Amino acid sequence: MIRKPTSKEARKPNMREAILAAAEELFAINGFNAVSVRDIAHAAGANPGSVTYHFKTKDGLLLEIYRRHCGPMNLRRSELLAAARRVRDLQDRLEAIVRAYVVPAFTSGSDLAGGGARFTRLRAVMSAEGNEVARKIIAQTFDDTSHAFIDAIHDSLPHIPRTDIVWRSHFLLGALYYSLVTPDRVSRLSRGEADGGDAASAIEQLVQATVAAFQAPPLDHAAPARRRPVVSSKT
Amino acid sequence: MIRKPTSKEARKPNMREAILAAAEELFAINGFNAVSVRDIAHAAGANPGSVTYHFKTKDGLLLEIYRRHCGPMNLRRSELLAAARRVRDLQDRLEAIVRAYVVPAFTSGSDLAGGGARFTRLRAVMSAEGNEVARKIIAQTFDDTSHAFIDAIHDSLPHIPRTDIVWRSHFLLGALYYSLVTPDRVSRLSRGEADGGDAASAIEQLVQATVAAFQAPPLDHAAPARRRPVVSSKT
DNA sequence: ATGTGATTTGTACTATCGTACAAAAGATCA
DNA sequence: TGATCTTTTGTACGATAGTACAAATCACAT
Repeated sequence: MIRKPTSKEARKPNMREAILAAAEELFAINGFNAVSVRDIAHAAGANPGSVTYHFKTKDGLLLEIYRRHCGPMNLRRSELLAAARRVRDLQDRLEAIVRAYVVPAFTSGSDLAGGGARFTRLRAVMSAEGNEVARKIIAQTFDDTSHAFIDAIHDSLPHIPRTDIVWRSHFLLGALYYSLVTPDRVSRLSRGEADGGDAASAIEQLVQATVAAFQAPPLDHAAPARRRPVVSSKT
Repeated sequence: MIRKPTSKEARKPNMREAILAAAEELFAINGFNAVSVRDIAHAAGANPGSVTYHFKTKDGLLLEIYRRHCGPMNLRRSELLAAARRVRDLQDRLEAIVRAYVVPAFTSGSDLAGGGARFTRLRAVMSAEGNEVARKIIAQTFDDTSHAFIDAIHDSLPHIPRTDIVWRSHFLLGALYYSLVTPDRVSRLSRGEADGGDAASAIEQLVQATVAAFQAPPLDHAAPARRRPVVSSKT
């Protein structure tokens, strides 16, 4: 049976959502271990016991955050990837593919407020902390998508070995993560000329740089053809 | 007065060093907050109280790890950068500069065993966790070096705006960090064809990709000259 | 050998952690 | 209204955290 959604969803403060939002925010900034259940409850204006009631454990809370975002974000990526694959021009297609990977990570990957940037930052931090809950759910949720992107890129760059493409897409994710983790560093190093927190700039810069990286000549593992500049490594 | 170093340094178990090494290892893998002083002491075969004796606090221990590595690593980077700057050919010089930035992060940045990769991974994790102690010492230790590298790259790529170079070197560091944090992901996504843990591969791949990224055409902030492929963002 | 300073050990203290659980409060419908 | 289910609150418990500190031990010059 379907009750009128307005009177139910709108009126209630919906503590569950508030807790999720607060946890997401705090985890994304400080990491999983540095944030206590009490911190989260306080930030959400809830009682510590309420967190246990809704999510049973702290791990369960993190798990629910992932469940909330992974689906929509993956879906959006798939849609954008499918559209990108239909681009005729090979150069344009590559850029469209990269964009399809990057954009959902910055903009809202779901209908939740604040957008996907926070969740992507959360993923970056969890990955750095080696969080087990995150590791498991990520591997089983994003690896398919990652393979799809790698395949698509490989299709538009047939002369580049798959191995190289894997490395370069790995670098892309690392750059993406780091841009969300310490945007202030960009502002600082550019002496205020660039705003590291500006998502639009980050996306454009990242796409431009990454497309060029993908197009770099392949590494010939057998015989290094090009003379390599030698730098003294004496101490 | 100088006592014979063999009888003094070699014979003693040197708990202080063991604690430092254990802490570095554990922090780099699990993050700062997830590792307890007792964990460190146990891994080093020491008593928890001994950690307090040598480093006063847990923060002090982390600080000492940074102090131990930052100097040598910065020095080595400066040397390599100076050598790279003397490379005549502009293309080769750019590659040498990037290499001067990347290599010390992977190989031993100091004379300590295990090499700088562990310390670089530690930095990556601390950065993700937003660790205050690390943030402070990093900003005051590495920003000068970072600026020097940015300037050097700018010199060899005069037609690229400094802002773009800052972004791209930021991406470089992010890719570098991520390669050290989750090397297994490379192995997994390449279906075993690449070994993400192999430092030599990582360095070559990273250098090659990054050089290409730096050489990408600049982003014209005023008027986007090139037609940009549009991808439907309908849901 | 012995005294002295450096180091290691063992233990204890307080704070805070995740979580459990009973009671209170609120919502829903006959 | 009263019964029933859901949600929130308050409190408590055991575990573990960082750190302090006195006692024990070690290294070594005299």
